Amino acid sequence: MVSPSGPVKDTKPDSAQRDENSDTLKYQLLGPSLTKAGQDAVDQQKVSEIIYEASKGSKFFNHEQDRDRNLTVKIERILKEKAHLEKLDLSQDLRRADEYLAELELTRDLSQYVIHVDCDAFFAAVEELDRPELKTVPMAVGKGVLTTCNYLARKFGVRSGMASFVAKKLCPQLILLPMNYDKYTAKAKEIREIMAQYDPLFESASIDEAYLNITAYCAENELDPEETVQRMRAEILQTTKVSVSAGIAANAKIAKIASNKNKPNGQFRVPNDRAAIMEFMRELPVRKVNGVGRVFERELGSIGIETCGDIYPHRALLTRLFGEKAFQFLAQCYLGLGRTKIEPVETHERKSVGTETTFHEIGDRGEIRAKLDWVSRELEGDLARTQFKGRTLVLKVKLHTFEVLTRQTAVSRAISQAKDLYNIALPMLAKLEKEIPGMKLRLLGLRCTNLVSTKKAGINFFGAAAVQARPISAERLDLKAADHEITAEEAFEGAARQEIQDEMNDLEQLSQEAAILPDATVPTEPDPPPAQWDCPICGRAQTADDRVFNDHVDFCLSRQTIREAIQDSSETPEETTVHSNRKRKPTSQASSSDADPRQRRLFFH
DNA sequence: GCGGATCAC
DNA sequence: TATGGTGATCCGC
Repeated sequence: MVSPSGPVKDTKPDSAQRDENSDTLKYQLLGPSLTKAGQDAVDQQKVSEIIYEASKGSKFFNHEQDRDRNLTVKIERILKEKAHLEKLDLSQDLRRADEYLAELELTRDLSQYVIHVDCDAFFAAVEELDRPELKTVPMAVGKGVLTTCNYLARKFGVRSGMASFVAKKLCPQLILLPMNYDKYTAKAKEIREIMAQYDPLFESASIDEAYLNITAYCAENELDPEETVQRMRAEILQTTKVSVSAGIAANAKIAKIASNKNKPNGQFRVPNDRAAIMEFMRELPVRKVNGVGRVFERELGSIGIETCGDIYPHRALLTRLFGEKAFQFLAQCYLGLGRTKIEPVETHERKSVGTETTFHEIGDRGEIRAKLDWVSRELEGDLARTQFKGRTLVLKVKLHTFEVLTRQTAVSRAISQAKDLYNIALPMLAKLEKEIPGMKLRLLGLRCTNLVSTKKAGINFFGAAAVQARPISAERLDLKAADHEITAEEAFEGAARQEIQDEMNDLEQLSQEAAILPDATVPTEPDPPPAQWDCPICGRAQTADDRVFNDHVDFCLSRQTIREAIQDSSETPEETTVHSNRKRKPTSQASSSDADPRQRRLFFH
C-alpha cells in the first residue's frame, strides 16, 4: 500500500483540490455506473454527499481512500512525464502515430449493420411482470449490493452496484427484492428466440445484452436498419413484455454506445458514414466507450482528454504515457472503429473457471479452512458442469481491509476434484497466514486456469463441432506449435489417450466419493513451524522453499491418485456420477470482445 | 509465469 | 452494522 508522505501538493489536479482530494474520492464513491442511463435529472452533488456521509469511516471507505490517493500519485507521475516529453522532439512519435491512424483507416468497414440490444433494467423489469404494483414504486434487485433498479429508483440516485444500505439512505422507501436468476434466464431465452430470427448467429454479450448483424435481414426483407430494429423491438415487447433499447451502427463499439442514447425503450442510429461517425465520436466523453472506466477516465482527463475528439491532438504522447495497447485502443476510439464480426458466444474459448465467496470477517484458521473446503467443493461442481480441469490454481483472498491478494500454483497434472483443489490451495493459504500475522479475511476464492477440456474427444475431432475442441486438444496432444493442424492419426491417438485419461479420472472420482477431505475441517491447527510446513498429504515436514514444497505436494498428489486408482479398480461401476445440472449459479458469460482498452481488433476484408 | 490492477455486467 | 461474483486482459517485474 503506497502511503504518500503527507497530502499531495499538485500543480493542477483533476479539478479543484480541496481537503485531501475529497472531490475525486466522492466521484469514485459514486460507483462505476455513473455514466449509465437514467441519471440525468439527478442532483449528483447531493447524491455524492449522502454516499460520502454514509460511507465515511468504514473499512470500505478507507480502502477507497487509499486507492484514490494512489491514483492521484500515479496521475502526478503521468503529468510529470508529459511535461518531460513535451520538452523533447516528438516528431518520430507523431509520425508513428499518424502512420498507425492511416493504417487503421484502411480497415474501416462501412458495409455492415451491427446492432446492440440491451434490455431496460432487466431484472427489475422481469420482477415487475410478476408484480405489476412494483412499477409505481422505486425498486431494486439484489442483496447487499444492487444488481439492478427500476427507473423510479434511479431518480433518487440509486444505481446498480450500490450497497443496499446506501441506497436506502438515498431512498428510504426503496423496495428490495432478492435475485431470481432462473426467472431472468428463462425470460432471456424468450428474448433470444426472437433475436435469432433477425440474426441466427447473434452474440449474447451477457444475460441481458446481445449483438446482432442485421445486414442480411435488411437485404432480404428490403428494410432499413432502423425499420428492422423498430420491428424487432416491437416484437420483443409484444411477446415477452420486456422493453429493450438498441443502437445501430457500422460496428459493435458504436452500436454499444448508441444503445444507451435513447434508453429506455428507444433506439439510436449512427449512420454508416465516415463523417457522421467522426462527428459522433468527437464530442463523445471517453468514459462512454466500453473499456474506459473510472481510473482511465481520470488519467486521460488529467492530460486534457475528455472526449474522443481530444485524443487526436495528444496522439504523439499516448504510447509513452499509457503504453502501446492503450494508444491503439484510443486510436480506434478517435476514428470510431470497432469490430463488425458478430459470432455466437459458444465459439469463444474459455480461459478460467472460478468461485469466490464473501463472508463476515474471519480470523480463525479453522474457520478459514472450512471456507476453503466449501469453495473447493463449489469449484469442483463448476468444473464438472463446464467439463474442464485446470493445471494452475489461483487462490484469492480479500483481507478485512478490502485489500485483495492472489497466489497461484502451477500443477503438473490437471486437477478438478475438491480434495486436490483444497490440498493445493492450503499451502498457499498457510503461506499467506505466515506472511500476514493475524490475517482476517472477508473473501476467499479459487480459480482454475490453464484449462484442459474433459469433454469426450470422439466426434469433435472429425465432426463439424471440432472448432471448440481444437485449442485444448492441441495442448492435450502436447503439440508444441500452436498453429499445427491436427491430422487424423494424431487425433485418434489423442482420443485414445483421452479415453485412458478419462478412465483414470473416473476411477479417481469413484475412489474419493466417500472420502472426506483429509484434515479439511480441523478446527484449530497450531501454527506451522516458522521455517517449515507439513505436506498436507503425507504429513512429512518440508522446507519453506516454495518450489521444493510445491513440487513435493504435487508428487504426493499424483502418487496418491495412482494408489487409489489401483485400490479401487477392482470394483468399477458402470457410470461415473457427474454433477449434472445441479443448482445453477449466476454465471454471467464473459461479455465479449470490444471491451478492453488494451485489446486491439483489426478487421480486414 | 506471477501478482496487482482495471474493467464489464 | 453494512459495499458482490465471474471472467478477461494488460502491465511491470
